Amino acid sequence: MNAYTDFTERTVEYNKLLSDFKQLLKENGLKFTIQREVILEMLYNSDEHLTPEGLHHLIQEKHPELGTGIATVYRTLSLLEDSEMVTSLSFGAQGKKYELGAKDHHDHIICTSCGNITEFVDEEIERRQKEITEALGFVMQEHSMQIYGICKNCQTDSKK
Amino acid sequence: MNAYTDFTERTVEYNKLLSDFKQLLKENGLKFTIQREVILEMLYNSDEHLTPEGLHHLIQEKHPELGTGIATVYRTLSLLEDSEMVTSLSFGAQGKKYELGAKDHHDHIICTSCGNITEFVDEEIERRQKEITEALGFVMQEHSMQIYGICKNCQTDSKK
DNA sequence: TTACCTGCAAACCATTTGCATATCA
DNA sequence: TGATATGCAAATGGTTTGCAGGTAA
Repeated sequence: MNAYTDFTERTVEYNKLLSDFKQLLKENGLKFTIQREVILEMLYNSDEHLTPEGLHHLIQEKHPELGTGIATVYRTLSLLEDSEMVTSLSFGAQGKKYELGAKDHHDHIICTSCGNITEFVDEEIERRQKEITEALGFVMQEHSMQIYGICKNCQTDSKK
Repeated sequence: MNAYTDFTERTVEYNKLLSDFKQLLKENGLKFTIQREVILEMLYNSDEHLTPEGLHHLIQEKHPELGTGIATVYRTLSLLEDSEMVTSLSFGAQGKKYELGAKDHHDHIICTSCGNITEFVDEEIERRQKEITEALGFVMQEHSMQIYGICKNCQTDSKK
C-alpha cells in the first residue's frame, strides 16, 4: 500500500464515518454542527486515544476560531459513546480516554514509561474468554484486557 | 475443609497480614492506629471489592465509636496500595475499587446487572499474554483483564 | 515529648448541568 | 420560526490537602 492508496482509503473511511454520524443525528432529530464535525475529525486524525481535555486542547489549537467549550466536547463524546461510535477506556489513572470505533474489538498494551498505547488482538485469548465466561455461567457482553509494560523505545532510552 | 479448619486458616492468614502491615509501618516510621487496623480488617472480611466510600460506610456501621473520616480511609488505602498490600481496580464507571493482595494474580468477570465481581485465573490466557508482550517487544510489568456480562442469578431474575 | 495521625472543612479536578444566547433545519 | 446546540459559569461528586488538636512510641 503506497501513500496515495492509503490517503484514498482513509478518505473513504472518514467519509463513511461522517455520513454514519450525520445519519445518526438525523435519526434522533439532532443537529449537525461544526463543533460536532470537528470533534469527530480530531478523533479520527489523532493517535486514537484521547482524554476529553486533550481533545479540547487539540481543537483549540487547530480551530481556535470556534472557541469550542469543554462542555461541548464532553457532550459530544457521550453522544458518540452512546451510539457506539467511540469507546472509552478507563485505565489505572483517573479520567477516561476515548477512541473511535467500537466495532473492531482489540486489546491494549500500555507503556508505563511513555504512556503510549498499542493495540492488538489475539484469537486464542478471545476464544478462551468465551469459554471461561460460559463455564462461569455468565452471558458475555464485552471484555477488555490491558497489559502494562515498557515498550521497545523506552527500554533503549533507559540504557543511554 | 470444615468450618473450624477454615476459621483457623483465615485467622492465621489475617494475623500474617496484620503483622506484615505493622512491619511495614515500623519500617517507615509510621504509626499503628485503630483506624488503620479497622480498615485492614474490613478489607479482609468484606467481599474484597470495595469503593473508598463503601468501605467508609462499612466502618461507620461496625465501629461508629471511632468516627473514622473518609480522608483517613483514602489516606490508608493509598498507603496500602503504595506498599502493594492492596490493588485498585478501575472499571468503566468512575471511582476505583480496592481489594487485598496484589500477590496472587487473577482476572475479573463483572456482572453489568448487579455489579458483582467474580475472580478467576486461566493459565492459557496468562501464557498467551506473555507471548504477545514479548512479540510486541515489551517487557511485561502487569496486566489485567475484565469480562462484562450477566451472571447466572441476574439471568434468572430477568425471566421472572 | 515529639513526630505522626486524625477529623473537619476547604480545596481540587474532572465531569455535568442550568441558562441565556446562537444556530441548524 | 422553533427546536436543538453552544459557551459560560455554577454545581456536582469523588478525592486530596491544610490545619489545629489528638495519639502512638
